[in-house]
Amino acid sequence: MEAVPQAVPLPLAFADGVFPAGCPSRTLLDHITSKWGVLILIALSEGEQRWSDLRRRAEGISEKMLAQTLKTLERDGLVSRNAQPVIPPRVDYSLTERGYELSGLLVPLVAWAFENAEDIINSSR
Amino acid sequence: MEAVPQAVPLPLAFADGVFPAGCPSRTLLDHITSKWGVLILIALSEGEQRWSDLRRRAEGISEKMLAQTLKTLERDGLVSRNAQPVIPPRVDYSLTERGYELSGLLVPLVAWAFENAEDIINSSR
DNA sequence: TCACTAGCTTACCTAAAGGTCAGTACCTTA
DNA sequence: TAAGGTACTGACCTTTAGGTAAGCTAGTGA
Repeated sequence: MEAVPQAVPLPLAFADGVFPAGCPSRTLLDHITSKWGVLILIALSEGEQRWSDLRRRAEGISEKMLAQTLKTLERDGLVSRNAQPVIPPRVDYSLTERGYELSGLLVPLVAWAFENAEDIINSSR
Repeated sequence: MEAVPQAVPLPLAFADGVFPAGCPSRTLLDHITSKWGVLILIALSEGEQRWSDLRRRAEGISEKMLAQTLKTLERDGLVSRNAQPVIPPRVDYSLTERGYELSGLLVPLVAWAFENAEDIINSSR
């Protein structure tokens, strides 16, 4: 495991101090990178899905956390909710334009994690 | 806030179920997307830095969390630690090759968050 | 002799994230 | 008549992430 001397250029905005402590980006980043936030965004990057689909796809999520996470992402304007007044209820969730912008950056990251995870986690203990 | 009908193609690997619950990628993702993990990786993407530099750049981090986060990232082979046997001690941290690979994906994400955060967080309450 | 440095570790505690389970509304199917 | 599906909410409890503060090491400068 050798150190490598190159550096990825950083946006000047956070060249010093990464970014300040009370900064809104910290909050947004917390929403996006929360345990279930990532998974929901990734799942939705494939297109509109129902509540029950999301429950299955984000394996292990509780209904409480699904509701909470979706609400946060909706408030942030990343996810849009479409409820149809039918019985039994049917609610579809999808990414907004902004959500797709984000998922375009998130998918490669998660894909990388997926590809490297076994190697990394198993060899690190 | 309109829904948009396009979809980002997902790696087939997690086309179904995003990825399984006990999967190593969940663990790795937790390390990477932890509150301080992201910031440390971003800070190091600019190049080697000392302990005390990192403390300053990741504004608000406690010594305990800095140590813990660095250890995790080191165990995962993303960060390398170079301690010089001098007094007072001097320890440099840098990204490994794998760490740079990752930070190349992480930086655009964080930059996006930085650019959109104010807009999103302020208008969502 | 004392304080001061940098890079930690440890013990203790709090706050927040998250889990479990029960309940609800309304209709359909067995 | 009873059970089941769907999309939730709320109460309550546990687990974990993270904060605070003190201590340690081994030298150097005052």
